[in-house]
Amino acid sequence: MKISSRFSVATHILALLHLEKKTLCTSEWIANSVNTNPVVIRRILGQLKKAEIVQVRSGVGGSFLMKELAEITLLDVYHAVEVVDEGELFQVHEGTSDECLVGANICSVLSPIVCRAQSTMEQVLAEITMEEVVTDLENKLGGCTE
Amino acid sequence: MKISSRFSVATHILALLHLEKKTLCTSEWIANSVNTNPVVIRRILGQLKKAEIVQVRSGVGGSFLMKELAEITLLDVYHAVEVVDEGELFQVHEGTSDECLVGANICSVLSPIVCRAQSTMEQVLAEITMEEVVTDLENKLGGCTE
DNA sequence: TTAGAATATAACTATAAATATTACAAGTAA
DNA sequence: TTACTTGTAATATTTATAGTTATATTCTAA
Repeated sequence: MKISSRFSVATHILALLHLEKKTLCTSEWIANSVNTNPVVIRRILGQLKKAEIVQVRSGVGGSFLMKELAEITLLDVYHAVEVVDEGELFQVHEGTSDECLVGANICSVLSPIVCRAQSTMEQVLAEITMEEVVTDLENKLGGCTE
Repeated sequence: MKISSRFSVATHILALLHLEKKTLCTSEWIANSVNTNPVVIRRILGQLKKAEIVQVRSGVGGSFLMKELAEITLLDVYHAVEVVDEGELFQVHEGTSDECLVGANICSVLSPIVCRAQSTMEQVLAEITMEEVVTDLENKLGGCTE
């Protein structure tokens, strides 16, 4: 089980939009950097637009950040692309026997535990902004924007 | 995207094995409480056996805990049933363009971040033992083992 | 030692999600 | 109008999960 790469692709896109302001960032151009199909990029851009993180210009093309990097947390991105539903990182089996102490109550005992595990993980993402991601990228050597 | 219910089913099984020591816990009997197929239970029991958490008696049938509840953390169970691979909760897209600062480095920037998020989540599971789960179950009203 | 019951495991099916792709309508500016 | 783009539906492929059937093996008690 893995969380969809939509999340990492979305951060990739946002970093590009910031670093390539001089370029017309069309879905095809972004797709080339990400190495996927332009439609995949357009779908993710659609979700980022819905979350009011980017603006997409139809007709002419190109996408643009609507917020400062420091105002976009990785949790915002994660929520925007809907890779994991609220309180649903863990699937807890249902339909258990209610004639049994364990079957009747296991769900209500486990649910708060796994929700806490999920929230704790998401809190890590909430504490990192796109600004840090881009700074990390810039600290790497080489690349096309040297 | 959800983490497989193998994890919650495994905790269900372990709680049953502890609370139903007087019963011969066959895969069919357990499957009835969980509300699934006996083969599904046997597959999970096989993983718990491999992790040396339970002992399964072939021929006669029945399974038994090999450790005290307090010695079994939820992280042990989670690892036993292999619901998420080490450092692979998040899928980070690969094959990106290495002619671009972002494409060339996004993976190495994001990987440590998502690994940290995963580890933090798993740490929550590491701090809860099956003893707490069973205590919570016993604190619920009703059931077949009153 | 054999019959009965259980486990171990392979094989198959069904379902769902992710990803890639094609196709086409609609928007926009030169 | 033309050329290019976005938005989105439809389809195909892959992968994981979960359920099921079937069969070989294991063990005990009669």
